[in-house]
Amino acid sequence: MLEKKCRARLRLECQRGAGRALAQPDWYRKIGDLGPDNIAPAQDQCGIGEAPARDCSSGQHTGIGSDRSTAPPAGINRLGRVGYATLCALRSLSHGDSERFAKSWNMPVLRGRQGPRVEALLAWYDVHRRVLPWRAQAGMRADPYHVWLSEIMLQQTTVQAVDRYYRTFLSRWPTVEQLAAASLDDVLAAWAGLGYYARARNLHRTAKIVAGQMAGRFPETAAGLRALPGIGPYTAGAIAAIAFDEPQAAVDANAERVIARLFYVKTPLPAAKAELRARTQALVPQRRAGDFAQAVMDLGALICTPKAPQCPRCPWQEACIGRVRGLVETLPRKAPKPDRPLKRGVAFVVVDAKGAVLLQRRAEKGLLGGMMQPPLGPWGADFPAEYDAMTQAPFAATWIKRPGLVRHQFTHFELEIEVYVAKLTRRPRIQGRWVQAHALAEAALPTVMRKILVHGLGTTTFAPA
DNA sequence: AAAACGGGGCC
DNA sequence: GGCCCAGTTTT
Repeated sequence: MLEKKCRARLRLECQRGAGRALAQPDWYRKIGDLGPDNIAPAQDQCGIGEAPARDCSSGQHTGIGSDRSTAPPAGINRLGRVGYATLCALRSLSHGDSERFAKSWNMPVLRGRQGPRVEALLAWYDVHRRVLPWRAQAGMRADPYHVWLSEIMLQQTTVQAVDRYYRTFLSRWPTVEQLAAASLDDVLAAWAGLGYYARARNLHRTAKIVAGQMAGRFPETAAGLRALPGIGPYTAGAIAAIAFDEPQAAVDANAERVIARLFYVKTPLPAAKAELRARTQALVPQRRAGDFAQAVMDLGALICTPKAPQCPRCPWQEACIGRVRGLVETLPRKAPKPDRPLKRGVAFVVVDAKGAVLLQRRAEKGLLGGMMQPPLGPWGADFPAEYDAMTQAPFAATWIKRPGLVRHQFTHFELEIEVYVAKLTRRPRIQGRWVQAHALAEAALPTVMRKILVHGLGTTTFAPA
């Protein structure tokens, strides 16, 4: 019934299609006046690993393509290659119809297989892979130390942001033994500005473990890697696959997006993580597992982007159910994030007669753990709009308030800091380190603390690390 | 299961 | 201003 109507519409579109340039979702919806949910569930056509599309009709055919024109409708060209698999995925056509449809316009007729072809992705990767400083040459395995260092830095961090830090670290500590021999403070200072400072502390801990207890060799399995500080399920899989070619999935945000679209996974993140991981793992080839992991990431970074993905260039376009339904850009769905409260506090920039600045070390655990800061009152959401900042001062002095505020956004709250400055002729007895202005660039100062110092000193002579 | 944990780029 | 990013650890 619906199906008959559907075919009729398709034929109609085929006949008049040459003059139209329909966008992908419109075209498909038009075929049968079908909303996305009137098309069969993705699991039916694209189960993990196999499951060819069901023959959706055994009735007589309507002769699609018998009245073909020489070129497919413009709207179809815009989809890239539309083949048998895609048409069957709609399930509004019988095998016979869709195959004739494909042949009539010299489209590829793909028999039997509905799922994504790993070989197609790897072939795409061989041509389009990104050149990144931590990657080995094509066909080579990367150094496990390089892979590990880059993967820790890349946690929740963009490739662009990591690039400079990775080069600095590798240049300064070329081996895991040398990193292990470094002081934690030096590592934190080199990490300053990259964020998530627990990563730097775990990096140092793991370097010491690998250098001290494992003869400088990283575990070669995901299970072994998982036991090291700072290595979770993603990073364990990524290192095992990329450095050792163990058939492990590396499910990062790129993979989650690609797989959610490919299999039309509607469950919002993070609830969908288990399913996405299982679907990804089911695709991992026995050979070239590392290339597969990186290929999925490159696909997510270059083609299957969060916004405006370039589906016609995608090696998996035929199999992608999200694309068939015209809902690629709506995936993956994500649970709403709670809004961030505003917190306030006061900072005190102290300068001695020689221009040195007083810095104190934050607690090892918690926010910005182990990093340096000027004396800083507690910050909280409950600070009244008017309060006496002087009650927060570390010692009595002539505190001059700087005009304006320092604002900073953290993941889970927003911060407004008032800044007071005191220039002293004599250093008070107080815990902390006096750092010359020219040495601030090398200090373990997170970005928000650099903002405070710039605001307080009225100078930017020290650049963020 | 949910919260904590940074920062910068891009639209 | 909102969204996103080669996630992990703690509660």
